[in-house]
Amino acid sequence: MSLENSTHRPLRVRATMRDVADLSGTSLKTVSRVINGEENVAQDTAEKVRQAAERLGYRPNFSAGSLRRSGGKTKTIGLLLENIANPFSSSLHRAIEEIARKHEVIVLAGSLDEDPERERELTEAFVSRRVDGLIVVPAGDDQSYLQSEIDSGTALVFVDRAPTGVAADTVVSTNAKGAHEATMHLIHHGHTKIAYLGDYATIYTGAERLEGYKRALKENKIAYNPDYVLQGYHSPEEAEIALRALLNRPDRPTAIFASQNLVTIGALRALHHSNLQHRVALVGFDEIPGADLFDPPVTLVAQDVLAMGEAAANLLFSRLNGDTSAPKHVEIPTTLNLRGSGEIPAK
Amino acid sequence: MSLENSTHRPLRVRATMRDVADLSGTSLKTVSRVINGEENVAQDTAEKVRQAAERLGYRPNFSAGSLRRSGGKTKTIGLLLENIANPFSSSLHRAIEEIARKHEVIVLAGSLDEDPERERELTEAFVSRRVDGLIVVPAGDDQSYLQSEIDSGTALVFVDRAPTGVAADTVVSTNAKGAHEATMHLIHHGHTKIAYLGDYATIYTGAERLEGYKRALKENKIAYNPDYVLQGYHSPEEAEIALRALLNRPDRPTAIFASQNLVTIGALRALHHSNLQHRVALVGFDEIPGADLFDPPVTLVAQDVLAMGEAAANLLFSRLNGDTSAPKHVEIPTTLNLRGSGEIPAK
DNA sequence: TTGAAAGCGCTAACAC
DNA sequence: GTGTTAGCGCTTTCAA
Repeated sequence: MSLENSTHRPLRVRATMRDVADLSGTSLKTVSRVINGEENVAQDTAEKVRQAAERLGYRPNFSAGSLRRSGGKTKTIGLLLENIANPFSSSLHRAIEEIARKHEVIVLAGSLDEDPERERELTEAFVSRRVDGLIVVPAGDDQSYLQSEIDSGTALVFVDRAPTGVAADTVVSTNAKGAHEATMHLIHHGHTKIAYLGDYATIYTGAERLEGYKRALKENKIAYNPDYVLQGYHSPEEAEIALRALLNRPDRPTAIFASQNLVTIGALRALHHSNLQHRVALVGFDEIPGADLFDPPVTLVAQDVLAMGEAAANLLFSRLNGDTSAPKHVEIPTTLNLRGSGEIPAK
Repeated sequence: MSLENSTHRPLRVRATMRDVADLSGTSLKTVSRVINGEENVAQDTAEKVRQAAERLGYRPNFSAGSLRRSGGKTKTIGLLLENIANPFSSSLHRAIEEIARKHEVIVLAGSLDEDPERERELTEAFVSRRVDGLIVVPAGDDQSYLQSEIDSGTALVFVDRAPTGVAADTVVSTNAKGAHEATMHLIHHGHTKIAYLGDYATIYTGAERLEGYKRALKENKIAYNPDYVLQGYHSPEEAEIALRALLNRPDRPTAIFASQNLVTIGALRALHHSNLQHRVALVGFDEIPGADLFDPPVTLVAQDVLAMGEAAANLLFSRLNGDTSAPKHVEIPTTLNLRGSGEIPAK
């Protein structure tokens, strides 16, 4: 255990293959062969090289190799998420990481926070590092700028939200269907005054889910009431405030469909604040860890995040392996998990 | 909107500075100057270069530049987490990302899953890409292999868990203190039969928290009962099964200290299953999103994950900016958030 | 203000 | 089996 030089001052500059070659009395190319486990190196030559590498603390510079290597792969992909800290994003990240790992590929990740400019900046930062591919949850409403990256050979897959202005593999949940099912569920429990609580209206998933909600109302001849449709809330706090106001009105809704995980949390807080959590029904979209332990347990439309991440990553890697077929659009089914909050009857 | 070539077949290989120089009728070096925004380039020359770059869809290869650039920074750091999908890890990740972003640095991240071998593999993968620095939540019990990376100039900061066998900047929570406070809190509510439910016993944070728990018992002359100390559970499911068994015993505890977020979820499920959630007290370590909405609301020791991530990242960047002072050890205070589950009295 | 030449650390191609 | 040479895309150095 050597703790002497712990001051972060480089003792020496990193050793290169040249250094290893000199120390082992071989050539650069021989070192390269040993490091890369190629055939046709004598046992003892290889051993000498390995010892020299060990002594110098040699670490191959993979990036330098990528420059010349045929194919030029960096074995690195980039992942653009809405917000790394959101459970949906981080679960997606994890699922993608698992597949990447099987391919010995590592993952760059970043948060976009619904900012189209950030989307372009991060894309550029990743492309500058020559990622082999990009998996994107788009923030802006125009991804046409990515066409030139596809043309240049960077694989591209969209996940969670369909892109605009570019055709590429896309993996999404059955958003409209899931929202339709959730709304139908509330209707079947006697509700007609059903509020919709959503994130920014411009987000793909929000629009799809609102569509499903509207269709369910229509199919049941329930008039669409714009006063019950609250959109533009990106945090639990914002959603809570908005819903509190609605709950204070005399014609308050008897049920709520919350179209996203953070918004669901906010909605639950608003209900608790007014002590209505056992009287107003709620179904949310997207799972929340421990939802079975809430008061009341929360009925949610679960997305199969694992399947989404795996599908996106597998599509990306099949492109990287040469698949040039037409862009694929994959829909991953959602599941309605009944737990209590969604089964509260009207009146 | 051009969707013609959407088949992921590279139309052309990526343009290089050489290509831009040829198209614009200038030299490589002039293009380099324009791309990097250097002085001393004639207005119209710069304009010609920019147009050529645009037409070719030129993207600088930052990695190639790093090879020759003095300092050789890749503006990339690596982050080794326990599990990217765990809310603690992803919040830490997010906090670090924010600081990195200010420095125009991007983040590679990976999950270790408590696997020491994975720790070394990922470190190697990141070092091979020549990250400027590494922020590590160590999984194994020996980080001495990282000394050579420090020596070679890679900045290194540990977070959440102190390393073994190497001295480097470290940021941790006040684990023992927080656990002590939690246990004291239960004792003050009349409990003497307090169970400890923990993750793998070998994990740094677990050991620290168990220490705090034990100290509180000792200070209050409560005999330490090994039957009440359940360790080795890494998922809610495992923790739930273990606690269920304990709750079925005649001498079951009247209070539980759960030392980690997933374990807390498992403990809550066990309590709910036996319908004891309002009779057995529980305090958990680490926040859980929506804990205020649980039944009952869950009293938790909150870690200041944002502060931890910021401190770790700031330490890393100050090293990258040349700070060679002795390794720093930072402790971030925890807060006990009283919400209900921890205030259930004994009997 | 511009450019030619060298070289970063590595792999490819081709000798021997 | 092993080594030499060129060159990946870029920055540095130095000259014009």
